[in-house]
Amino acid sequence: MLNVPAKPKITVAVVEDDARVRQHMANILKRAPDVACLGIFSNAEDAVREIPQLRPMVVFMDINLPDHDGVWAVQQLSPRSLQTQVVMLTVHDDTDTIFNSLAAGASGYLLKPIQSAELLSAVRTVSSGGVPMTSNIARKIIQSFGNATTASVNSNREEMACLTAREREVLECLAKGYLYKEVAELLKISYRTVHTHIEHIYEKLHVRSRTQAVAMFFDQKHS
Amino acid sequence: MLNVPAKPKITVAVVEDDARVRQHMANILKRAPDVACLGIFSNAEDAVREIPQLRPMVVFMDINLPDHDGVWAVQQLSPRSLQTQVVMLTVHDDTDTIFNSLAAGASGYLLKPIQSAELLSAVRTVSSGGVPMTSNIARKIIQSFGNATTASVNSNREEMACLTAREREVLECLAKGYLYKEVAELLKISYRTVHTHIEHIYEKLHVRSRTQAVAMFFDQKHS
DNA sequence: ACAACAATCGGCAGTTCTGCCGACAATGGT
DNA sequence: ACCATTGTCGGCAGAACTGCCGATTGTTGT
Repeated sequence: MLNVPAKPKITVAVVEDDARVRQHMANILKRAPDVACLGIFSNAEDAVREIPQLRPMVVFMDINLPDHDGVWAVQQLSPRSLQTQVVMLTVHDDTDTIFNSLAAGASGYLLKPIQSAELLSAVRTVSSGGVPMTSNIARKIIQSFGNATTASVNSNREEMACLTAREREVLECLAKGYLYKEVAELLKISYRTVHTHIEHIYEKLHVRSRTQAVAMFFDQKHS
Repeated sequence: MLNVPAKPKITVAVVEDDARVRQHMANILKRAPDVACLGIFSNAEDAVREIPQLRPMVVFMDINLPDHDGVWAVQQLSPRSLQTQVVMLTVHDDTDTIFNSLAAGASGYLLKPIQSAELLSAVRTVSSGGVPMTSNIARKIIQSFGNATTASVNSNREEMACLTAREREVLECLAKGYLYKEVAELLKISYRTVHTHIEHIYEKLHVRSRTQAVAMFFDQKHS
């Protein structure tokens, strides 16, 4: 991160069947000065055949592929190119899929749609030995772990705890299905203030929509 | 005063008994402009007593401490400082130690010797809700997890009787916070079809918004 | 054969939400 | 006195959602 001259670029490959997403990722990676995208594949067969020759440091692997499962592709790749780190990139956040991927040798797990900053952060994280994953994914893993023994402390409950009383009031209204303007009426504040509270709630809970926040609210309530 | 967003520094504390390592980490953290190191401790007792007052966002906790186990320290700390994330920092990579640390409430697990980039990356990762750990650690967790547990995710009550199977699928996606376009990708159908299913769901459940439908979904699920 | 339904698509207007730029007053702690 | 936090507001652009007008293809039951 400091003044290190002549830093070799991080080599990357992408396996993704959706042309739109593929193009999107290519654009993001192309703009990064410290990243070199060696190849982009739309199916698992091509990827498994070509990637060992390209030897990228990082592979982003979609799970929904037309010919094979992304997990299958990881299993094929891992033994062959030991220096490659694989980051799964998918919409599935169920525990089974996550665990199968990681057990197959994946080094990270991110949920689509992925933001450009998130993607580049993942590239650098994984190339420096880290494990990029969203907080929700990590929480699933840790929670599953904690279930067997003691109480898991780092859960939704803790994220809820950092909400202020007013923010919790707003979130409860959202959980009942009220519109912004209805929340405003109920709490005797302006539409704009509801708006601001919700912005803060999203930031603190690391979510990007009302329904994600409500889902987390219910998870916490019934856990 | 406002033109520079006055980004608050990430506050950090370190618990580490080896003086050399302690100094090394202090130097690294001191050089980071966005990090403020509030305290460095050489034993667990001091750390457990002082850290709740300092309220750092991140604590790096060694496991080999002279007076107590680092896991013990985490257990003491977690209930008291809810906003603090703990990253274990140790030479032990055996499954039991990792397991116990995470169960005690740790948010991450890194192996010594730690590089400066790695340390700073971990600070930022954990302060933004992530979970720093090396890929080897993550794999160990996954593997040992795979032994004990089998997934039991699908507990769908068959109420919501009026909804068709497809509509319930869509509703479950909504309950996880997906956007229309994400549901479309997940179910391999078009945006417009998702739209139509949701119209039917709203009509059958007598609601007028996504969040109301999701609230009803959760009510049914947990009743 | 026909009706009813389920599942899949399209367009379009209007509403709602989200993100980002700001602001100000009150409070409490250092 | 100063700073951080909280709660309260405004505007605006773009994204997402909702509602309503359609449609075709199958399946199921009568």
